[in-house]
Amino acid sequence: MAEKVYIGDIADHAGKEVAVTGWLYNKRSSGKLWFLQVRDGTGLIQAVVFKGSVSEVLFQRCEEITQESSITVVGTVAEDKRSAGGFELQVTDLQVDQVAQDYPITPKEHGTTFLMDHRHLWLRSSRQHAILRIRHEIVGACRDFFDGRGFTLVDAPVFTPNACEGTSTLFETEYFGSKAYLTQSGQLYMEAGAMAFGKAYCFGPTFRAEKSKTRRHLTEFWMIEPEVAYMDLNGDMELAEDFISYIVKRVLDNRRPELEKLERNTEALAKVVKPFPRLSYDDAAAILKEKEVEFEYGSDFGGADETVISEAFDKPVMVHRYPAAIKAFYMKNDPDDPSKALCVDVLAPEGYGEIIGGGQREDDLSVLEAKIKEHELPAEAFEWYLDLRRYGTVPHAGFGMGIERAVSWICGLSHVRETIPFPRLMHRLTP
RNA sequence: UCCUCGGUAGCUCAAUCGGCAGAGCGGGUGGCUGUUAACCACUAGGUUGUAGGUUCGAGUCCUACCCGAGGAGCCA
Repeated sequence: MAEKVYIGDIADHAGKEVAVTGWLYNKRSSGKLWFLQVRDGTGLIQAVVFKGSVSEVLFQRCEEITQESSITVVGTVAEDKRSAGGFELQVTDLQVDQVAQDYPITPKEHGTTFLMDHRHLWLRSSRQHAILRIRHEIVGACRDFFDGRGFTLVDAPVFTPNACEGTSTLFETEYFGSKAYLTQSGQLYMEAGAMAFGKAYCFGPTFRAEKSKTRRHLTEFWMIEPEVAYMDLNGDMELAEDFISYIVKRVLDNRRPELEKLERNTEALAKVVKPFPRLSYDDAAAILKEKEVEFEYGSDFGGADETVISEAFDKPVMVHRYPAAIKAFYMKNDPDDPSKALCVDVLAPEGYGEIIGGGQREDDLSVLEAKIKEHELPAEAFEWYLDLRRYGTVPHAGFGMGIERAVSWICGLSHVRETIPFPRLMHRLTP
């Protein structure tokens, strides 16, 4: 009985007879020969069937198997330059586990809508493998980074009773006779985590009911949110640049083949090392003025503005101290200029835009109470949050990074929809 | 919600001035002993998004609607 092996480990079995279980990716024939491309999730290998060296029945079987049929192939592992990957399987036996019927995704081109309708099958193709393996690497790197720095994972709830930053973008749901909302940020809960553990982070899905139809938006996306007690805005920016440098390096170190598959320019990624340029909002506005971009001082930067700012550098750019008026109620105002907030956005290079938003939080009880009133938020909903200022308040800061935007940038994709296994978009809830 | 573009075979697309709806892939049949999205020959496959209108004649022009994509606003 031949040993069952994974294609990813095939090089360790050269010269031996092994069994590979998987699916037929593609096949070609040449009269007395069949070339079967077999995939098993760990890789792709060409299995060669010579008419002369197998039974008539077995050779006939090759004729019958269709794309994505499940098969078990037994054969000898042989090094061969003519085969992509350097190795091929010289088949001695072939078992058909199921003949797949009319697989919809053919080796030729398809449109995005069609592929998204078949997302559950699209995941089988090599490009999607590369993207999702890089996502996997990034998620692992995020966890390792914070775990390695003594952070405690404190997961935030998905059901929340109140809005974090207003109610317009929340998904509402019925909750035993009252209303609940799907979380749009774990931040307020992470502030509780930071007051309990000093350094805390959460990582989970968040939901935004924004009617945004762009290459940067999902209605459900994953966010990692660290929060640190006794840390100010400068510390926050240092943490952000260390963090991004780390995850980019991890992908460069461990996922070269996947980046190559995606034809990603790795030289651009190799430049992502700290320190990152730091610009105040005023500095950034000055760049826009210099480049003669139409921009109203005091308002937020649009996507096109962010691209102009980030194109001036070849690393992620940290833009800090936005006007307080356009930022959330929990942001602390700059003591040196109270019209500005102690916040930071990290803009990814190459036009990918904002991947991180964060800042130092307001730690003074009375100021925070005044801000809640100013923003016309329901005070009673924030009573627990105000407790964090009543019982041992300290300066603290944190940020949130959208995983899909980071993956999209690092992979060099044109749309975030391929960075998550089953994307949820304004016009897509299936599969 | 607004702006722009699109909807033709299972899939990706073509169809000139309004004049016979076509190709590649996939399916089927046959061929080929080293293919790399193999190739060659043959073959089946259509209510041109929906409903109206103009016209001798509409995939093509007009009106309304439906669906989708990109972008704006908003955001990670």
